[in-house]
Amino acid sequence: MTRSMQRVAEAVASDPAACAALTVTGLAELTGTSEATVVRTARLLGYPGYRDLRLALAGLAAHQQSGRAPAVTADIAVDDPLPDVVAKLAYDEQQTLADTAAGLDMVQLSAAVGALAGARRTDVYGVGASGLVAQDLTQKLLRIGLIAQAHSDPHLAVTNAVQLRAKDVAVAITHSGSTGDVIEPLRVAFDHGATTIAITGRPDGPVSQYADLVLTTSTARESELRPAAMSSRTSQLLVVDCLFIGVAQRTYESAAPALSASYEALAHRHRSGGPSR
Amino acid sequence: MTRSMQRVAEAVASDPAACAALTVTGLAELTGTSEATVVRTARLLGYPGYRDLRLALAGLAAHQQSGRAPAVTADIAVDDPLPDVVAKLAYDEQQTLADTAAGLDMVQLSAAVGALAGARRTDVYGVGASGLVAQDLTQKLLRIGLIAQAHSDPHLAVTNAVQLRAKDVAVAITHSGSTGDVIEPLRVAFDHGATTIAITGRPDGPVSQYADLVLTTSTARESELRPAAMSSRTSQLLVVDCLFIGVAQRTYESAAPALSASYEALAHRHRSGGPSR
DNA sequence: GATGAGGTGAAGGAAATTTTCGCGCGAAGG
DNA sequence: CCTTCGCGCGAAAATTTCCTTCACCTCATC
Repeated sequence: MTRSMQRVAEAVASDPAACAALTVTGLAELTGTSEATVVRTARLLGYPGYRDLRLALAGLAAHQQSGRAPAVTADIAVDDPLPDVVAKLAYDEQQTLADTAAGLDMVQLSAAVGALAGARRTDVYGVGASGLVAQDLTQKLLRIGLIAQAHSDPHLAVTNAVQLRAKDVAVAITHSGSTGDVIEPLRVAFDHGATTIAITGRPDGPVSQYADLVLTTSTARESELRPAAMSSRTSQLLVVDCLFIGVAQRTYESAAPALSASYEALAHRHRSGGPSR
Repeated sequence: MTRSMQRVAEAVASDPAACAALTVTGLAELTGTSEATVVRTARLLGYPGYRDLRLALAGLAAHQQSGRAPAVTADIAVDDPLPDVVAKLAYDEQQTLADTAAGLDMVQLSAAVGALAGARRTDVYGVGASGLVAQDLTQKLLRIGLIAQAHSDPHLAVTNAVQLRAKDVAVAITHSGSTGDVIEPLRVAFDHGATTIAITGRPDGPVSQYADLVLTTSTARESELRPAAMSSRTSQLLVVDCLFIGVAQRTYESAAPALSASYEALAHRHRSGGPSR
């Protein structure tokens, strides 16, 4: 890519919306080049001509705008009106989901699914906010007929971890990657030959030391009003959901009946007075 | 708007993407009209000319497409490869978040925030998957120095609900809106004069009967492999987050120190060996 | 310093868009 | 029933925008 072309490409990249409003001549003037160069650049970018680049730009601009609009300012302030808070939160969590999905290592995930699907039993460790995620994973696994248990009590967790052996799986969930109460039972499980999985936002943290498989969650920025627990939870839950679906797929034969069985069992707990289901 | 113009407008409305790819002449031919009519229609729609309408159309198309693209097929199938599962899940949850944010009644939310911020104590009821959300809300409220408790045991919940009175708040979380185990304690709380809040996907369900305030979560479609619990949880958590931030804002004076205090207290639970924080 | 291989822009040609203008259809009035 | 008028409509001209060609200029290489 030549110098003039770079200038054009730069202008296009830096402000697609503005460029979409410009004609070839306009963009050429803006970048101090000629119309020919603009067209050449468009070609280089993979479009048949400037017209199409312009259309694509309009689309891109619409995208960005839609993405930005709710995040007027990225951070939530103390004096934000409630509608803004809702919009920002929703946007942030969406972003977190996208980041997490993009950053997930499919190989590790696949291996983790395989381990869980074939496990004799599974222990899940998590304390604090991650404890809820641990429970969520456990609930899900139980629903498809697997044997799983969540531990938030570090002592009991270690006591149980001692029982694990090969073919068993231990999962540690910690955002910081350095929560001692979670690392300890994972270490014990690791030492006893179980397959160990870490779900953490810091794949380079101490927890990974004892993890055969590491699933990375997104480490979105936090702010005073928005502690890390919030976005890490969203991210962790997505990973858990992925694990669950993956395992359910692999064990479909047994998972499907188990799912409907648990569903049936709950039906009578819902008052008949309400709208069906 | 004249007949020919209607035809053009219709074509544009029914398939923006296709029209964006068309030239004036093309669109005129497609709609069986003339170029002049197309331009006139564009003017009528508020654009200076067809060129600008087309750009707008491209933007619109990009929007729509972005909504669709990742959802290659909306449902997760048993034989979906893992990367697809991840993408679909992330997309679905993002969609759920957007729906929830869009559907939240700000008046109700604002009132709920006010009630929570001024509550003497808060009880939260939830069983099953919603139980985790209830715990999440409780954890958050506790972190900013409020008195809150989650109940998943229906008997204990009712026993506790009896203690509630005016100025107290009871929150029921149920996706179906008809979970007896959650409705019952809410009813008791309601009868004792507490402010009752329901977080449910069925605002017309029985639970709303005893709720002063109803916060509606999104009721995304579920599928065999993706039980309702999954998307309802995402939605519920967003509502909880909104409540939390709202309350934290209103009680900022006391919430801020409480937040940092709880943070400090946890610091030593993280091994120093890892990367900081 | 000569030579050649691109990068670059000016100008002309093609295609798009916009405007103009007149035709024809239907409604209202004689 | 006929005339007249208004107006929607489209063909074609006018204009703008976009694309192509070609000649010039720059810079690296020998």
